[in-house]
Parts: sequence; structure tokens; C-alpha cells
Amino acid sequence: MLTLQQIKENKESVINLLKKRNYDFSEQIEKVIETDDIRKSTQTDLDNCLAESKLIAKEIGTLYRNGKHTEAITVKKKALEIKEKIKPLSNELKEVKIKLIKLLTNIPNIPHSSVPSGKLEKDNELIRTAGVKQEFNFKSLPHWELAKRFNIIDFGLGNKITGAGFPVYKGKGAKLQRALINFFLCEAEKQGYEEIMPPLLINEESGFGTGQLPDKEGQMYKIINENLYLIPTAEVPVTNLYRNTILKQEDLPIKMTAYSSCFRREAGSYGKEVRGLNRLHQFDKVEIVQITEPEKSYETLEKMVDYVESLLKKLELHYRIVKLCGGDLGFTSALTYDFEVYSAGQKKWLEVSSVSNFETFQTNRLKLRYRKKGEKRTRQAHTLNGSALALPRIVAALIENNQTKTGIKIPKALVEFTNFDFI
RNA sequence: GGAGAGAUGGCAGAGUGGUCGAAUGCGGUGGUCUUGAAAACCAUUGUACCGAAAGGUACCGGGGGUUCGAAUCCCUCUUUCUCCGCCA
Repeated sequence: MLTLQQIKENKESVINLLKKRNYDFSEQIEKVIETDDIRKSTQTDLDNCLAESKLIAKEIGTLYRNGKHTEAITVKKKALEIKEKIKPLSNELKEVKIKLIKLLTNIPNIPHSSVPSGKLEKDNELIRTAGVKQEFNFKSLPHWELAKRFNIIDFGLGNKITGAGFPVYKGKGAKLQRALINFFLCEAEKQGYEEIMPPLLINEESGFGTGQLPDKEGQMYKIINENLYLIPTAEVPVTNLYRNTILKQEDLPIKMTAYSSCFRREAGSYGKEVRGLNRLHQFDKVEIVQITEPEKSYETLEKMVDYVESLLKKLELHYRIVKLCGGDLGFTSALTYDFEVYSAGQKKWLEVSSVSNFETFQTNRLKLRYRKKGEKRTRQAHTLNGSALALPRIVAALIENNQTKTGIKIPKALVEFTNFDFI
């Protein structure tokens, strides 16, 4: 959610930058400003009425204490008159506030000035490609066939137990999952991220705080009788740890990492895009989250990109990094780098990580602020997060790229975690 | 799941209808004293909104209600603790 301050102080540049999303928000922005003006004047009116009624109430109190009952009754009439003004005003204020929030929550984050313009995936800016593309001197297979042949992932059993998109990992397949989680967590810890193990269910406030609600309600699984949601990413509970918080400047940056299962309805997905591990309803991911001072968030973003890249290097994957164009940029993000790995069996690029700076978009909703030393005022912090990494597509690429005629090789960096080097 | 008792500022803890945005203690910050520190003493110390400022308003777990007036009374939800039951 954008702040009113952002909108009012830089109206033109906000509108212009939002145009990168291929949509003109000037009407909404004007509406926000207009609504906020109504809010202000309504509040001023209400505050004045409340001040008056408070004064009268005190007067009545004094009269009663002095035994002047008849006079008190006269003044009461005056109080009732004001009360009649207060009620509609406070209703009005409540409504205009709701309207304002509604307007604000429908405006996406302002893209960073470096976000490339464009509408589609093809318009994303390629930052770099690295690693070696795997070539085979035999007929290579996609991961779902390899998984079946070596009995490490059973998609059919998942269908039986739950439904499509809930695979069952078996034997070395299950161990590979565990090893990857452990590897990612250990690497994050080396970088100074504190490990968090969060709840997998979140309430509505948390969903609102990081921007999943109300925007992406349909993408989350909801526990109806408890009014809770299954997390689509650990970003939600972990970032919400600091909801409604005022930090000290010296507490920043806050660096957290969390492994969690993630649950996504993926409504609208279909066809070969969802084949095998390419798109699942339940998957595992290690997430990294940072809370920083505004001045340092872009420097931090680059460091996070470098970190995620280091993981892909250690896993010896062929990857590329793209900066998302305005049309591809998520609703809550100001700048996002996507990581894609080449999966040599399917012969296609798979998105394995998204690293984003949300600037104050989340912290405004979260009421996550910090205070500089010696200052009384609070400022909004910046939040950033990234996958480091999501497992399924990494697994897909690993087993496709490292396939041999007789089995699958495990990259060196993982062997100490799997305790085997071949499947 | 059943029964009961709670939820007040960073923490502890008073306050049961009016001058309470809230005593007191601890903690924090600034200062006096000191070679320095400690102790002692003095001052200060919640968040947000409106306002150029003076000042005003809201907030005592959340929401609603009664009343001229609610931290205080009523309803409801959430949550914590104790006991019983169940249980990895």
C-alpha cells in the first residue's frame, strides 16, 4: 500500500512510474487525494464536536458534584444536541476511511526507476547468463520420466492421497528434498540470516500485512471454519513477525531465513506448464527476508541477488538472471530479479527464485517502523525477500541436467547433505 | 472439549462511572555530582491523526452497546492462566 505522503508529495512521478505497469493510475491517484481531503475535513469536524461534548460532559460532572441537579439537566439537553451531530460524523469518517483504504489497496507499488518498460515476459531485461548448458550424447529425459524410472517421486500416489500437484517423494527423492533444505538453510546461516520456523497457517491480518490479502485471496487455501490461510510462502509469517513494531535504527538490518512448505491454489494454470514438478500446489522453499533502512535497501537487494546466485553456482546449474519489466512485476514489488535455471531434459528455463524490494509497500500495511537515534519521529523501514531457493524446479533441473544412462549424479556441494552421490 | 479467573504504557502493577492518557515502582533518555564509574538527586519518557503553531482528537486485548460522561457497566470475539478430560 502506497503512503499518502508518497502520493501527495510526488504525485506526478508516482503516476508516471506507475505507467510502467502499462496502466494509467492517474484517476485513482486523484481519487485518493480527493478522498483524503474529505477524510481530513470530516475528522476536523468530528474532533471539534467531540471536544465540545467532552467539555460539556465535564461541566455536567462538576454541576452534579456541586448538587446543582436542575442545571445539570439543562446542560444535558445541549449535550444530546451535539451527540446527534457526532453520530453521523463518526459514521461518515469510518466510511471515508474504509473507502480510502480500499482505493489505496487497489494501487500497486511504484516501480523503481530502473524497471524496464514492457508488457510480457519477453520484455524482461536479461542481466546475465552463467553456468554450463548440459549436452547429452544419448536421448535425455524430462524429470517426470526420470523420477518414475528411479522411483524417487510418485505423482500418481499424490493424486491418490490428495490430488494433482501434491507429489510423494520417496527414498533418495525424499532425502534429496531434506538435503536441499538443509543445504539452503546452512548457506543462509553463513550469511548471517537467523533461522525462523514459522507457523504454516496465518490469519487475515498477516495476509493483509504482506499484500496477499485482499489482492490474492483466490490463490491461497483457506481454512474456512477457523478463518485462517495456508501460507503461500514463508515470507508471510516471517515478515509479519515485525508487524506493528517500532525498531531501533541499530536493530537494522534484520535478516531472517525460513524453511517452510508452501501452498498455492494456482488457479488458472494448465497444460504442460504444470507437468511434473513445474507447478505444484504444495512445495518446499527456503526464503530469505530482510528489513532495512530505506537508504540501504537497493544495496541489500543486490547482495541478496548475489547470494542466490552463489547457491546456483554451488549447485552447478546453468542459470540466468532477469530484471522484471513493468508488466511482469508483482503487485507489491518495486523491483524484482527473477532467477531461471535451464532444465536440460525439458529444454526450457524454469523460474526458481524471485528477489524483490518492496520498499515501504509492505511496511506501510504492517505498521513496521524504525526510529533513528536521537529522533522522535518514526520512519517506515523497507522490506525485501527472495527465494533461496524453491525446491521443486531446482530438483527438476538437477535430475534432468545430471542424468546419465544409469542414474543421476548429485552435485558435489550437496553430497555432504545427501550422504550419497548417485541415484 | 468442560469449569473458573484474567487481559491497563518497554516491564511490573494501581485504578470499578466524572478533574484518568491513566498512580506508583522498575527500566530508558538527558542533566547535577564524580578523575572516571556506581550510588544519590533533578528532569524527561506511549502511538497515531488534524493543525503553521498554540492546541485538539482517538486509543487501557478487538468489535459493538448503555450513559451527558466508560479503563471502570453490558454483549460478543480473540487470547492468557489454573483445574479436569483427551493427546504427539
